[in-house]
Amino acid sequence: MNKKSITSYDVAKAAGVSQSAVSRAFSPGASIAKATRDRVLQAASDLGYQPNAIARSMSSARIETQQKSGMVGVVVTRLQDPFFSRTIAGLSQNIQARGWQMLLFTVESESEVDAAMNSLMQYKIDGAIIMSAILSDQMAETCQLRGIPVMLYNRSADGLNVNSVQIDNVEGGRLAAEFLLEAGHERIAFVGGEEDDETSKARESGFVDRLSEDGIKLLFHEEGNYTFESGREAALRLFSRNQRPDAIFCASDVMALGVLHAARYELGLEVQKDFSLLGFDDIPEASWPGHSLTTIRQPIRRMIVEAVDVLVENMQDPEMLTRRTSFAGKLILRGSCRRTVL
Amino acid sequence: MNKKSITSYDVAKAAGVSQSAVSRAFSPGASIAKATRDRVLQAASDLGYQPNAIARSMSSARIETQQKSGMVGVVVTRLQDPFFSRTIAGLSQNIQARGWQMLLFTVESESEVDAAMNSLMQYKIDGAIIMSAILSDQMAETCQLRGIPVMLYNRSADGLNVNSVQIDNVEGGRLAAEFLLEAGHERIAFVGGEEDDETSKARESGFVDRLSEDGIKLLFHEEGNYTFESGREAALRLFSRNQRPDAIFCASDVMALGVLHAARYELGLEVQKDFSLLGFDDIPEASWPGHSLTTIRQPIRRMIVEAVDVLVENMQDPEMLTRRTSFAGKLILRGSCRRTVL
DNA sequence: ATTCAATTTGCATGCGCATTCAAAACGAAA
DNA sequence: TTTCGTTTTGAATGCGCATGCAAATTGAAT
Repeated sequence: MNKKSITSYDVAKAAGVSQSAVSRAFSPGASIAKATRDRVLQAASDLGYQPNAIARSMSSARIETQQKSGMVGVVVTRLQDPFFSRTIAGLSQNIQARGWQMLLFTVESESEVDAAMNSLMQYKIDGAIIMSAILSDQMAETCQLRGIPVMLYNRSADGLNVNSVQIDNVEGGRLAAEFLLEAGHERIAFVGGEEDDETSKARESGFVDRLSEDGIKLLFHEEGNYTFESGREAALRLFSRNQRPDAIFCASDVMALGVLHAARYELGLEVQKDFSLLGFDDIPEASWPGHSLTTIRQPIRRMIVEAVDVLVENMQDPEMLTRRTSFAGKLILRGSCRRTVL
Repeated sequence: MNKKSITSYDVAKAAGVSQSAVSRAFSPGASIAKATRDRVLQAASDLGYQPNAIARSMSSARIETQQKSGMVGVVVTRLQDPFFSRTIAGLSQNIQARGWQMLLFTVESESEVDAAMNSLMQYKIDGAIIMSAILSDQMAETCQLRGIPVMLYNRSADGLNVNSVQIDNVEGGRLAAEFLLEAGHERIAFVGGEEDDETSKARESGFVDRLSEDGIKLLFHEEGNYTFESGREAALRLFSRNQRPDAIFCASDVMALGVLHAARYELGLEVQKDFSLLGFDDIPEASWPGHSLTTIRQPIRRMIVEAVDVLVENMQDPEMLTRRTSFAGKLILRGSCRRTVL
């Protein structure tokens, strides 16, 4: 079985040049005569030669080369979540467009992030993007020592020296509260993520703060896990109590849709009339006609571009200062909320 | 700036052994005394050493080693689609569990698959999974020559020598037709993918064949592109004609939900009563209370496991015979269809 | 204590490429 | 034609690791 791969030596022989020449032909900006390069490229194409990226990053390991492994590690949780799958799709496209490949690692929980980074680092990734999670101080230090730029997406780490791109969750929460207050709501519930979820906590804190400024206290707090089912169950619990909320703010659209479906189709409630519903993210499903979910939109496209831009810049300039970008959420008005005081 | 990475030589020195010993300590099954291994591992952990996967696959390039690059290339389109993001999430977990990493490449259209494979092959991937697309004969040949096992997911290639895992789309279409016929439908429409989409064509052919066996001719054929929006638009077109369908079969759940939302919330129709709606895939959204979409379920978990199992087997045994697995779809009865003849 | 097989170890080498350095080829000016 | 600066070229080297091979060590059996 002939599975020997074609090396630069094979091409060199075919083109009647040295191996160095072949290497140069494939290195933009290298010192090589046009005629030689053409001859090499022709031979390469005849033989079906492709430079071996592994060997390439191997030899460039010693010097400060532009491209090293050519891979960016991405650590992600909850890939099934529309918000994340959209983000991954966007990141992937942007990373590829910039000439890198994406080495993807999915983890079940935040505690696995460090292990994931260790795995990825064995591949000498040039940089890493971590979604909705943080790394340990120790891991951050390791990355810095190894010169691997890190980008936190949907999270930030105050103490640590790592880049981050995220939405201002506290302000987003405030925005939500503001809107519900203006519409005159008073019996307000919040459906968040698990107890230790930073994102959820931030959204809730902004939300609750703003409410309390108007003297309103949160009526109920329900805990979910960012799935539709958990939103659905939260709704069932919420509406089974004596006192019913007249507005519900959910830490994510998926959970809000869970609430919506439960309320409308299982409890026979009328969204907007019986209670206002507010989500967070603005996933595509939120705008489906039957959902028409009012929500706080994350400027996901811009966030993705920013994340990749900054990471690429940092990969090219290791000395770059840590960059933390915070985007503002925007209220997207749809049918799930009443707009004026009754 | 000290960004020199720790090599096996550093560990060797620290542990007072040779570099070979360090290498052996990290190679399961290598000939090394337990005492030595422990000493090496201790030193390694002290120094924060991790073997360099790149160099590793570099040196093992020459021999028939078990693990080569340790990476599996995955080419995917339409990552935003719930069906695909779920699949990617599952694949990722399974691949990692088997000790491989996933190098992800997203493409916009099927024509980019060959280029994607070329990119991935530069990284000397040990195997590849291609979702919902096929590769050219030439590329298949190249892979075979290079000894890179390929797994087609959601597609198969009769002429080519590549593994595949997919659902029996023709049979799925028949199943759909069967069900609608039993319920006594006669004015039946089909909403598919783009004209040259193989998956859609297969589902439609099975569907139309079964209909014609009962002397029913397809009333309308609408073309979509597997997005919610395209389903929605198809519905608007379908119901704007004089003759209205009494049943609609969509080539994917996402499109079916587009039809559902348009019909119910924009046209004021009552699903099930005014027409039956049938999807394909059984994505989570199909079972949401407000959707209750009857659909043909793909056994996605089993398909994923099978795909990874076969690929891994093939990576370990390059001589393995080409394996093509076809799963049967299952009708999942929900509220969007009437069940008996009126 | 001696022998011999089994186990463990280190040395040396190569994986495929990029790059350094010195030699060669070229080109323009004299 | 000669000279000198410029460009192009090839030989040699190392990136970090795994492994073949031979030397060294161990341990069991005599």
